[in-house]
Amino acid sequence: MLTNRQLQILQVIVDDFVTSAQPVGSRQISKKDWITFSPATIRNEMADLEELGFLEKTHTSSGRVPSEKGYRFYVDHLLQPQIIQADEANQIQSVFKQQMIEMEQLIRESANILSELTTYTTILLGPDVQQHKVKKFQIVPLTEQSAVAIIVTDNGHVENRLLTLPNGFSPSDIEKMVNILNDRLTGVPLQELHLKLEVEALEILKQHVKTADTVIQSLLNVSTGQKEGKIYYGGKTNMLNQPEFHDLNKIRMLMDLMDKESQLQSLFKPKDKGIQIRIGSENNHMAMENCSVITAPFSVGEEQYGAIAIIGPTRMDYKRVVTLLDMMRNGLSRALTKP
Amino acid sequence: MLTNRQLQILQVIVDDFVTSAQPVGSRQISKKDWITFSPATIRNEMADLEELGFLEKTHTSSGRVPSEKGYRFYVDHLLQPQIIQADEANQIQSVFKQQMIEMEQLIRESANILSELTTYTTILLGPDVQQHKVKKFQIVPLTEQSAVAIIVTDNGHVENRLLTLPNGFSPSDIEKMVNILNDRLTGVPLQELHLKLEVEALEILKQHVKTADTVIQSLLNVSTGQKEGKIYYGGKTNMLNQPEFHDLNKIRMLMDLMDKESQLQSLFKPKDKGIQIRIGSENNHMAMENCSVITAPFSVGEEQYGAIAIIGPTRMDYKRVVTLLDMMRNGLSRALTKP
DNA sequence: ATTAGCACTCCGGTAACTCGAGTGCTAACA
DNA sequence: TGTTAGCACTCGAGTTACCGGAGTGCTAAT
Repeated sequence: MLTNRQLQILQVIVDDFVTSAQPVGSRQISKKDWITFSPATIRNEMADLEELGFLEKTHTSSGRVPSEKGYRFYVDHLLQPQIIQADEANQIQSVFKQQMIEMEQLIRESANILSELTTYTTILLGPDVQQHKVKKFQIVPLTEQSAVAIIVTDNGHVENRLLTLPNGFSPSDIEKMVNILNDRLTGVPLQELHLKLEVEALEILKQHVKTADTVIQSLLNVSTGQKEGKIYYGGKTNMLNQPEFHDLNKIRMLMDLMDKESQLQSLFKPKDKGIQIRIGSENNHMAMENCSVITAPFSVGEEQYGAIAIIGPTRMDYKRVVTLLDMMRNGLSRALTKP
Repeated sequence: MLTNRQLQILQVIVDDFVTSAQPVGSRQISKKDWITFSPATIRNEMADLEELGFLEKTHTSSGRVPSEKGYRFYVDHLLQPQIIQADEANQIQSVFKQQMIEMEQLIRESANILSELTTYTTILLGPDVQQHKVKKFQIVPLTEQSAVAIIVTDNGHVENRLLTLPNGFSPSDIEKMVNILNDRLTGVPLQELHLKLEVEALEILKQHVKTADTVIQSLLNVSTGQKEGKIYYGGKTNMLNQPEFHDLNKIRMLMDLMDKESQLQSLFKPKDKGIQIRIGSENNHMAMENCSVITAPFSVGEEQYGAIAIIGPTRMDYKRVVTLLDMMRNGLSRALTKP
């Protein structure tokens, strides 16, 4: 177990390194006026902390830097929420005060403000569309051979896909088809749509509309389109300001990662209802070396809806980010639940 | 006017610099076996070319580098289309061969292949939605107070927006409203929708549905949503490989630029039907220093539809990019016109 | 148990030097 | 007169040597 003095020292080191990005030495620590013991003592303690794996040296005669284990201990035991400036809190609240109907807009602005306040990059995972249920199904013919299929979900999300119609597919055929589909599919979650279409609807449709199966084939793609929630970014270039990202390869890896939406989902989707912090290698991803991710889910009513994630260097201002993130997440949950 | 020899030299310099990224000296030029004159002669000619503004030196005793004017002259007079490897041509064709209905998918793949083949970054401007005409208008109620408004355009594009309904707005009200709107708005291009809604439809609606104006107010946003065509990227990180982008500030400016969709539109939208090359400062944008953009519009039927743009360093392999771009644009035009 | 003192290490910056590639000029040449 | 060989000169990039500062670890004194 760590002594009280060791805790103090670890805390100072993390707090200091977070703001300065420079290895912190014993002298510097002893300067803090609530530190009563001498540099030499501190050096001894630091040697112990290093042996325990909480600290690291960049080279033999440098100051100390927190290790991943050090950060982990810090966030688990030493993290005390920061008081957020009133004007910053207001900035967050202002997003929710403006009477906006459009969820997309709201989410975009949230992401931007958050990345502005934190100086890190925000990733906002939109709702998982797959869990929405079909509210209404529709086909709008465009020409003789083409039409648009539209699915409206109970949450107001709209999916659409182009269809090619077989020759001689009449408007009345469409009408029949739409009726059957609405009858059969209303209330079905999108993730089961594919199955339902293929297994149930197809049979019935064939009985009523002869060439229905070609249309259904095209239609099947509708359900396979957007696999998971949409992703919004804020402050993509913010990380370029962090000294740990002054390396081209690093930048490339991160940018590539951010373009691969599928990867992001698994990486940033939170596992439970609380705020989660993943430090460096805990992310299980090459590109996330020296990076930490803090995720916070938000919800609409009872359902989990989406998540905000902040990605920055492991040397991140955890206390600040956690508090900001929590404010934002509460705001979002409330704003989205109300209407 | 430039002598034949000067033309030869300019051409060699551009071609060489494009591949090596190194200033090219007289000795190096004289090594080409179709160059018959000596380094000394070449030095003289280069001095002249520099005086004329086609070449530059990076420092007093370095080889020469093409100036913007040099590139401009090169693309205007010295550019001869390159023969593209059969397998590369096939790669492009393969995108169009697969029987894909989905335009979005097609565009995405095009962008990716193009950036892979060129090693530069591809930007694909989707169709300008504002010119589409309303085909069908619909409102799907979700709850007592909310509904989704959907507009399908003649090209199969779907716009949608959430609405809040005033208290006591009945299904029959919705039906009336939809009928009126379909009656009035079908065939109206999206860009005029706002106006038509406000001026014409509002009056008539108020006569039939008492609380229509609140709904219309929300509805007005539908038309102001997506201002212009969607943007697709390919090979965003490709430019990090180019030595001229080994500078953090440069990278940041470019990334910021790419995130500002509105800026992109004006920057990359081609002015006429042909392929256009804009070199460095011709782009009128800070971030585009040392960058060239080649744009090629593609069309569906007679209408101009969208555009492909390739962005790379001024030291770009123009002849290759132009040929590839032309192939891709023809392919796209054809693929999109057919169905 | 704590701390002052001291020798030692390592990084970062700077100055001096070298090497190679390239130029511009002059004079010789066809 | 246009072309070329020769040569002195310039500049950048890379290498080495050096210095100062910040920091450590250890020992001995408190």
